[in-house]
Amino acid sequence: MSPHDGPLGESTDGEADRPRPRSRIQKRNRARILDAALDVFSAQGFRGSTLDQIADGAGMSKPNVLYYFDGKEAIHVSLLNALMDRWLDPLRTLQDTDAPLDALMDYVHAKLDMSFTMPRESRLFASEVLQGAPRMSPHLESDLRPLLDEKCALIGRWMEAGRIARTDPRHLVFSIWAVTQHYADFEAQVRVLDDGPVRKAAEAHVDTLFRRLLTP
Amino acid sequence: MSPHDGPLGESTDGEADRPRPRSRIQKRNRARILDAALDVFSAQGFRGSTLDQIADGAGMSKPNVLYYFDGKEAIHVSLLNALMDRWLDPLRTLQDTDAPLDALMDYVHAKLDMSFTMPRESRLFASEVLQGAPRMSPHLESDLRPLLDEKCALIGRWMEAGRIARTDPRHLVFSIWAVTQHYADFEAQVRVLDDGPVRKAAEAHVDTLFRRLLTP
DNA sequence: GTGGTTTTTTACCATTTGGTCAAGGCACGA
DNA sequence: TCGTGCCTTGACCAAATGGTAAAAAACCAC
Repeated sequence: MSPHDGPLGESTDGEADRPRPRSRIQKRNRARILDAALDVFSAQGFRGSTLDQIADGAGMSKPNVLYYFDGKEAIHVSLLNALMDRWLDPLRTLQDTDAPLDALMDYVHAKLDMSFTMPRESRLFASEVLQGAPRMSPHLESDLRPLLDEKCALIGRWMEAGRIARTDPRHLVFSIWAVTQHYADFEAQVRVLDDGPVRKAAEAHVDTLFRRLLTP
Repeated sequence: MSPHDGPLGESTDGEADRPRPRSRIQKRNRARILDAALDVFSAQGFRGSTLDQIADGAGMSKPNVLYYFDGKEAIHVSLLNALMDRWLDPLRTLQDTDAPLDALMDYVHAKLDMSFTMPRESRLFASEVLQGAPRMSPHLESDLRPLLDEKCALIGRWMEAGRIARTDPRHLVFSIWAVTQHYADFEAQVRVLDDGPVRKAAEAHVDTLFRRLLTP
């Protein structure tokens, strides 16, 4: 029986990421496949990627990949599910505090750090959204949307209290995402246009940009 | 003879965009194909797009598409060439002036306007860069890079003269691109997360963001 | 070791895809 | 109106692609 199937051979849940007993080999090979798939999907999008490329990258045969995952789409969905969690984490940790400006700047730096640390994940996300988020709008609706609403309300309260400067909270977050993820998503362009120490310069500039915006 | 071939049936130049005599029909059909291809390529990337989709979108048969263009790649290259011109235009018009802040804010608004007016073009560009800019790094090197260097020098002089606030000129431009193009490239996400009048709010926020950054 | 289970591979299939070809349709100047 | 040459298409092809079947190989508890 293939390890991606449920006990009844058919999972009611779409992907069934619930932990089923997995041998060491299964864990290792699923991880290998997901890592290779992240390379491929983030670089070419879902439709542009092939199982052969993923199998090659994972160092195994195509049928063996399909032994561990239900198909191309299942791999993609699995990646996206895992990604959403880690991706929203920094926003989740944004809490009410006595130093709202510091909290927001921490968020900015955390997002920028992720762009340099996990560029493939950023590009996978960007690729999916760029193509209309066909496999992710449910996630965006059910996970990101309420989280963003909550944090925007919080930011709005900070602004009303005069603790940070006023601007549109929602579009503030959009611009934080845009500027930080740019370094991962447009890395190919940045590399051509900037020979210098990109990360250092980015950190300084991004800090300046949002600090000047938000300082009351 | 097919209209994309040079006089010798083989163009030395890669795509040969030099104007060859084209009939009304040729102009109309090439335009139709390019428009359909823009839809498809911007939504699915190069590898994920098919000639059939383009032919369907253009309302003609696949062999007819190949009568007008040398192949899938030639269509893509043709789109990219046309795009680079229009895309760099706002940056080209950034000139030395007595009111540098206004000039930069004009640039910001021009870029933002393009995102809302030509979202497909923005996504085509993003898609290409996201995938490592395999067909565009020559353009970036030869066209964009020198243009950016020149404009960064100009911005740097404005900063040294104290006419605008100091920050890294190169990364200032990066952040302008990032924030403005975000509304086109991540439109699917923005739509889910913001029910309001996106464009109005974006214009106001982006204006605030960069005005606060640059005001001395 | 042995037997059953898990893992891997070889061979294969149907569909899609980029592209070709030769023939038919059509426009338009003489 | 007639023929020449531009335009269009149906039929086709080879390669790529997602996926399957079944047997071989590796593994592991006993």
